[in-house]
Amino acid sequence: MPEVVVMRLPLYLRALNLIEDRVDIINSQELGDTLQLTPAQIRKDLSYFGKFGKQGRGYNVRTLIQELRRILGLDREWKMVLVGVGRLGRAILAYGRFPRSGFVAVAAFDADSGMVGKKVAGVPVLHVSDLPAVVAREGISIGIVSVPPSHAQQVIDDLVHAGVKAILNYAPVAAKVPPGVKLRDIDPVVAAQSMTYYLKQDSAVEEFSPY
Amino acid sequence: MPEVVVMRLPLYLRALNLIEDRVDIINSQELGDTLQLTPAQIRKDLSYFGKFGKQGRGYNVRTLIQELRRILGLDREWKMVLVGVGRLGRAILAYGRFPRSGFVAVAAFDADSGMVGKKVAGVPVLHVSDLPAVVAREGISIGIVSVPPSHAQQVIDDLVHAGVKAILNYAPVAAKVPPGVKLRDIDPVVAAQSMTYYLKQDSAVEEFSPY
DNA sequence: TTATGTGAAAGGATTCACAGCC
DNA sequence: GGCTGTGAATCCTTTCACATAA
Repeated sequence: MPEVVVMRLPLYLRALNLIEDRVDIINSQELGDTLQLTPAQIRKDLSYFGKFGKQGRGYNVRTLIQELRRILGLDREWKMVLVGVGRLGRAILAYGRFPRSGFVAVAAFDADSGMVGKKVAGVPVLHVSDLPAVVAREGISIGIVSVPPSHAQQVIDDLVHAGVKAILNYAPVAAKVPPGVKLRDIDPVVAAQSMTYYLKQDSAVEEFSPY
Repeated sequence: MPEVVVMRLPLYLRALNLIEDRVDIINSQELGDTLQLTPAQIRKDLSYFGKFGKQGRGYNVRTLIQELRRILGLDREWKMVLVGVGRLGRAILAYGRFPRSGFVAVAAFDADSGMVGKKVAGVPVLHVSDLPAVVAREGISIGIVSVPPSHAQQVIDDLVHAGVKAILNYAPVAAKVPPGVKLRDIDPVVAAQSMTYYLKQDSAVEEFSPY
């Protein structure tokens, strides 16, 4: 299964959720319009997983949502741990969309600071030395990393060693994980830096210069 | 110029910055190891923009950093505005890596709330009605969107109309921008949802099942 | 008639492999 | 000898276009 396809499915789901109570049926043309993708791509993507549409009609929005949730494994709750309860970590714990999407942080960890023993957004903050035990006991497979760059790889190694199989990395480093462990980086600075390329001087000159 | 290439350059830059004061020369093999990319890809990517290496040696780290900064338009400061000074917006304004990377928020905007007139992380919060004037006066080309999904497209339209050419969108919507305007989405929930696909049941079964 | 699902074709991106230079 | 820069080859992704079904 191509990974690019898997990465688009959450976008389909997000778009469908937003229209669920206004639209019953949608076709690949209309969904493509909202997502800025071609209808063919949407049909091809979905066809990897089954036949969810009706010819001459389109896709039932409610049904397609259910199917996508099932395919993505979102028809259950996922427990997460977060490591690094600095300003960024606290903001992530307070970010309401995770719990609303079925991702529940059950514990947060920090190396020391006055944070240990407190609660942030209802999540208890423990010392990192407790990480392996908690991950094992609670059967946790997702970790969020929000520690300084200098500590990120070590923390990721610790998470992997404890049994975590998916890592959402907010630290601005190119981390290494073994095969079988998934990693997604969140770096808004990198995102911004990939746009300035098109902004430097007049973008029209950059893009359409005949020289 | 392939967009995937442009999107990798900030990753090269980030990795090089981290080793700058420990390493003078790096070759494509070593840089590939740290970034989990093939040496050929790194050489090919760089070759789109010029010849920065020395045969038999590799790349001078300091020089390559300078070249990448120049290519990406990062050899200057970029002014930004942020729209949506809720909890997420305030966290973004407080995120220290933007200013440290040359991205300076000069103003933030909100629709009403008690925020207007205050400062967040040193950034004045103004009413959204002032947005066009500020963007024009300050010559701002980058906007950050952290409003609720229901208002995101309208805010993005307003930013584009005001003259912004690049948008970092934290709202969980598939926004539309006209040609010539760049858009990057930051959605950690989408990132997490694209990992659960590999977690559901035993990932080994998913990936290596012979049936 | 309309829109899906899908092989086939086209288009892009990555990797290979080696000439050329340090 | 070692590593870059780069055409050629391979691999992967997207789009086309149409048979098929509602």
